[in-house]
Amino acid sequence: MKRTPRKQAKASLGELERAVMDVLWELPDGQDVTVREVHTTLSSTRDVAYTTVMTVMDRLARKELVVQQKSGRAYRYHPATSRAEMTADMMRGTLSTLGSGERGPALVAFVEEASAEDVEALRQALAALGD
Amino acid sequence: MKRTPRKQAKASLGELERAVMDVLWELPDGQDVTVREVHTTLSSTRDVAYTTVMTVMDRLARKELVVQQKSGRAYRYHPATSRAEMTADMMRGTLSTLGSGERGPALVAFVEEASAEDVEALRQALAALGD
DNA sequence: TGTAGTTACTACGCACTGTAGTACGGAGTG
DNA sequence: CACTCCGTACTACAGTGCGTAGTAACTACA
Repeated sequence: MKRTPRKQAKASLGELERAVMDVLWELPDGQDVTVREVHTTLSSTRDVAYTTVMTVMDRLARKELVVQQKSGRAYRYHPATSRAEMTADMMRGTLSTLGSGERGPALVAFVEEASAEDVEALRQALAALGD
Repeated sequence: MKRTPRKQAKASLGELERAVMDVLWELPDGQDVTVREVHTTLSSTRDVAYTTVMTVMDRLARKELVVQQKSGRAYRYHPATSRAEMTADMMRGTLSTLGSGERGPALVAFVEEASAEDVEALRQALAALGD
């Protein structure tokens, strides 16, 4: 199924792709799963074919958002990066491509409209940097 | 050209769409331009047909990323929001859809990998909030 | 050796984007 | 007034990404 490995961290994921990533991100650290397991999990909330899940996971692997490793006859998958990191990456991507040349103002706008919790999280993160 | 107004602030823009927005964002505040003017500007760097620019600008108007107002026979366009605000909006969108439930960690990851300039901009923006 | 579980390959429809042609209507010019 | 120019409205098509899934092929075990 692996054929045209194509590098590139595209911006946004599709609905199903995100759902699959959500399953993978629920895994305890270091754990990995098979397509079968992801399919079973997804089946509780949506009606999707096993092969559909396989296709999506293969695409995620080609995009290098998940890591695919052979284990016996089957492949096992785990996320390439944590949810937090991928989110941060995409935010940085947006800041670079769209906000280019106006990063400062963009960040100011971001902070100004942020929720109180988010502002607090940012303050703490910045404080932690100052160590 | 205006036909099926369709609400929704889709995440990422295409290459040409971004190029058009860039032209619009270069405008002095309160200014607006015609398709002709945008086309002329874009023509210095890329080879694109007048009608192509018109189509793209019409799509941007339908997406409500730009405002289209009749002025005599022609339409004049200006951005719906500033580059900084749109960038911030998209960053928030990413944080919500992808980072959901892990906003704090995502923000921490964002800050940890941010450039010194970005960190400084964030610090100042947060300080300004504290007024 | 047959059967069940997996992967590999292929395909289709839809939406979005880049690209642009054609047709139509208004405005000014000779 | 007829013509031409400009701008808009409408239409179209190819490429790509995603959701969706079927079929073929392989393999390990009963």
